[in-house]
Amino acid sequence: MTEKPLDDFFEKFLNKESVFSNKRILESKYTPETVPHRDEQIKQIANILAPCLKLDKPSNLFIYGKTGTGKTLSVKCTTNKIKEMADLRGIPVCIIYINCKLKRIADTEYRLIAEFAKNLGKEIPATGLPTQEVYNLFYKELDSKEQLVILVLDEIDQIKKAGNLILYNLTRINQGLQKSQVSIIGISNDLTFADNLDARVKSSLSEEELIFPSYNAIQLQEILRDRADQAFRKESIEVGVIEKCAAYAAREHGDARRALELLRVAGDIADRGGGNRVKIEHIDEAEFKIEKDRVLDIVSSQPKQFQATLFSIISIYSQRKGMIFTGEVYELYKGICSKIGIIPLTQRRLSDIIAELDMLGIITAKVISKGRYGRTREIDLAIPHGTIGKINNILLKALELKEGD
DNA sequence: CCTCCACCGGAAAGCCGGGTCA
DNA sequence: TGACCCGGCTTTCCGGTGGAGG
Repeated sequence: MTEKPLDDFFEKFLNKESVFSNKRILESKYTPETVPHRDEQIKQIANILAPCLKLDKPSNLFIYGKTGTGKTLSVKCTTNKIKEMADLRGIPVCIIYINCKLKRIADTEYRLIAEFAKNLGKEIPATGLPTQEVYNLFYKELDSKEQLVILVLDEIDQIKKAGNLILYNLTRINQGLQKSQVSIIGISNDLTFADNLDARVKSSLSEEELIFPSYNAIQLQEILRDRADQAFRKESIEVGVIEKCAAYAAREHGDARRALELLRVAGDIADRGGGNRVKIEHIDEAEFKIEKDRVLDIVSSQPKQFQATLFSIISIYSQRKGMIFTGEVYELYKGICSKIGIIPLTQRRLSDIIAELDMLGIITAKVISKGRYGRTREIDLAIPHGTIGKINNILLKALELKEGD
């Protein structure tokens, strides 16, 4: 055992220059000073919210736009500024930002309201109380002093059922308050979100509406270049890399977050490969890696029943090509359950699991009719081919199965 | 044109594990 | 301690249905 090779390795590692000069700039939690191509939207948000500096209640605002179009960033930018101004002048404005997507934090009625109260400085037990009681505590805390509260509900479409009820309660909140006033800003990725909303909720929630259009490839390029200039060392990006990154992201719907992630991962790959420049091929690799990591992550964190279901699907898939239907998946799944000693779920439930796997983007499941031969889901794997083997291994291990079914 | 398959998918209810409160 | 609450997962029940084949 000689230590030389390791010494060399670390030596090299230390001497080698990274393509990054400041990688943090590309990370998703980084909040830039300005939001390019969103001046118009920011101005409008500012316009709508401005009255709060005079302690007048601003209109409720609803913002639509697909992922990575700068909604959250723009709102945060504006509200931060307002908060700053208000604090400077001693105006009692309170801004509460909550992301409704956070699992186990703010994705149900109880938890959301509890989270609001917590932000106002009132701790509420994570469970146990009647929901009405949580509301009462929240209202009381809210009305304990004169103030103007702006509730920002990000990814509002993620609230599990009863979303209607929550929003209904929130929109009429002002009626029960003596001292304080509340405005709501809702942010949604889903452009159809308001369609299935109670008419009363809809009209009061969207007193003002704002739509964030997707970025096009040119705009994405500018955004990327702007950040890349700060994040990478000079001359460490080959010509065409930015363009390709932007093109990839624009191909979907102009998701800037995705584009930045792509660039960052490509930089990592370049670093690891020992080169000192980010090349165009690195973008392809990065795309593959991101997708692979995502799928691997999901698959290994899924409950056993999901894994068994997916395993059944992959087994059928690898035995023969062609369409896979719910019925046959269920048959195989039952066999697997008895083999690994878990109690099989009903077909009704399995049907839901298949639908959920579809939502996760691991499979595609489309309801079709085979005429005389009934209605069912047509299932197909949606994972990159190169990773199927690896996923199968993960599943085998997770289910404690031996090779060969 | 009608039938009838093999499921889909909504509704309701049960169970369980997390918790509070008096 | 027992009554009660929430939320996630699951079962039970059951009406609904697109379209190939008769």
